[in-house]
Amino acid sequence: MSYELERMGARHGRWESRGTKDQPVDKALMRRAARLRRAVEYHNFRYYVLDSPVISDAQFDELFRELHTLEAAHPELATRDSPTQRIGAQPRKDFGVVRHALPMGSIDTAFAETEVETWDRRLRERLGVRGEVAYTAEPKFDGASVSLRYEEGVLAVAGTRGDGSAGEDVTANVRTIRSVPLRLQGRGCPRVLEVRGEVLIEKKHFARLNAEQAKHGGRLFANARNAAAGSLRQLDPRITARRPLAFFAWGLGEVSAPVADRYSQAVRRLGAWGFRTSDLIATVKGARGCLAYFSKIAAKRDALPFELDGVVYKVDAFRDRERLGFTARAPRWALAHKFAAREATTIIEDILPSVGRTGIITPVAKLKPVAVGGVTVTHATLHNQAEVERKDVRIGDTVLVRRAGDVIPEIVAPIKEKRPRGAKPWRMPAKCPACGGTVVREIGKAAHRCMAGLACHAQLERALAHFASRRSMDIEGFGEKLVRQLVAKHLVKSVAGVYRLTPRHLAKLERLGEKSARKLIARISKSKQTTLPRLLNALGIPQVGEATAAALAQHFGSIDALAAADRETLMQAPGVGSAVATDIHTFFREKRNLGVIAALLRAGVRPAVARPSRKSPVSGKLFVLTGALQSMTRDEAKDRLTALGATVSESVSRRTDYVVIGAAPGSKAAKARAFGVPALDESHFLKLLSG
DNA sequence: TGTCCTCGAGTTCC
DNA sequence: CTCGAGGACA
Repeated sequence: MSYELERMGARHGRWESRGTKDQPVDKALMRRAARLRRAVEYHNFRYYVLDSPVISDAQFDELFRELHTLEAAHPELATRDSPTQRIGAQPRKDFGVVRHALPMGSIDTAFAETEVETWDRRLRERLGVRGEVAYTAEPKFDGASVSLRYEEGVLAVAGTRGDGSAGEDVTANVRTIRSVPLRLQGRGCPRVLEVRGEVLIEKKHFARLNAEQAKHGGRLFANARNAAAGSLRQLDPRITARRPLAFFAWGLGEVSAPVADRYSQAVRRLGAWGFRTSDLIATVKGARGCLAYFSKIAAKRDALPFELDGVVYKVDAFRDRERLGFTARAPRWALAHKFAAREATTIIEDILPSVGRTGIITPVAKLKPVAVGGVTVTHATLHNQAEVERKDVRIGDTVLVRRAGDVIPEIVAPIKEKRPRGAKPWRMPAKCPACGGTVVREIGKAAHRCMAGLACHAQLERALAHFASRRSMDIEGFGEKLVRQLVAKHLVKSVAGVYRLTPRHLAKLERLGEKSARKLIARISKSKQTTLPRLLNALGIPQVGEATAAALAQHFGSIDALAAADRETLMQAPGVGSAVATDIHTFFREKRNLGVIAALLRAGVRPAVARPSRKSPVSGKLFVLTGALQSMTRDEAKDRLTALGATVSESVSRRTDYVVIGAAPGSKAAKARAFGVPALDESHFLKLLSG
């Protein structure tokens, strides 16, 4: 059954004002209205709090409509806590202020296990207990905290956390959240009851919300938390009503009478009164229990429907909480144990144009170092000028940073409120930042490009590094540092120059002794025994990468045949269309390029055509690799597969035959599942390799 | 002509 | 991993 919040929200769109005139009311009608109210409320609760409806959507619709019709005909029957009244208020100009009777403070944060142990030890000392303290452990939802005040069992006021002592009055918006009871169920609730909890958006609803925002040209939310907080701060509650918000209770504020002796009991009572509480709340013993809980939740984190930023430990017994009291900042009886942040804010110190091997200039943001997902991030790509404009990021901006797929740093969005005055939009420089050459943006293209070619030292450096790289000529030790020196000292002017290097040349370089120089020369020499696909990839023909190089090698068999081919012939090769054919053709008409190739061959570069070694069950199959393998690197796996006549691709599609899943797989594993592509673990993969 | 799929190119950090 | 763009195909 689907979780159709929007559809239900739309049903509530009409609002009837309530009659004020006192008039005799038909007792039977009154009873009927009360019964309907209870029924609608109950089914709302089954649906939004328990997530286990007992009637169909259509049946619910019928109940709701009957109540609505009845109240419309007899306005005096409609009560303030009626489920028809969730969306009542008109848009307003601003929010009122809510003072919190008990402050909504923050809690102390720990990242390391030792911090949790220290907290537990101090706490035991203060309480003077020998054994282990009973804690509750619960997920720390990443949403917006609110406090709901119930008077005589009816929702009276809802406020955001604000500065802790006072927040904004968001009552009208909170009333639209279906998992917030407008009237408490059962009996025995105190006259005044403040419930604290988190307003959230489920991950999948967030994705859909953003997709819809994009479709209607609305602005996108950076993450589920921002979407929840933003939805809560809508001036028009009708908009909030359409947002898929949920509420989870996790604590109490002011209460006119004690609710329980222990927090774990209080949580159960909150559930009985109609609140949604996390089903992951557990009681644990001591620091040991806390840490075990932490690992369990951390392992489940991605599979959970809501975003978490950690877990919270709380002393279970309220009496002990009182004895522990508060520090200046936070209660001593609670601790937030956070996961390494996946998102963080930092400042763009500069936007640097970086020149690639083809001359494409990419803006890269230099960031004030910040910890994200367990590493310190200092740079993030902005891809191109258009992307900089779309995201509207400027030097000096405070930005939200995340690690895409938990790996590559990505700038999500600027926080415009924090933009320094006078920050101007960034523009691509008109001259190449490396060589001063002309920068051109071709019509209809996204990229800017330095036109100087290999005369541009940045391009020459990158071209050499690419030539020597593992999947090209594979010259170990021929790295960035070395390349930069070789270019700066004019020792190498083209990729062919690599094979003209002598020990005497290398002696001119810094930090390279005689012994390592000899080693390097030997490695360079060894790289001459290569394969045609590698050589073609190494040359850096525009639009020819690893896959196309392999296809061309297969199809033409030799570099001479390829160089002699006209456009028509080139287009016969798989994956080569008119654009790629033109680029290849142009490359081989260029005198300089032919000179480089001739020089390479003269120097003794011998490209062999790799041929599938033997019949294998994997030949002709399309593989995708993800995660780390134990017995070999991914590159080795790729080589072995290709040698057996299989194709290895980077992205999963319906055509993929097998996905090999190693340790810590990325998003490809999930995609493979979605497409129903068979997954192989390492042992099965090895079996397949060995036939 | 539009859509889906692939590839190329650039980028980050350990 | 992301974006852009070319290729294949309907």
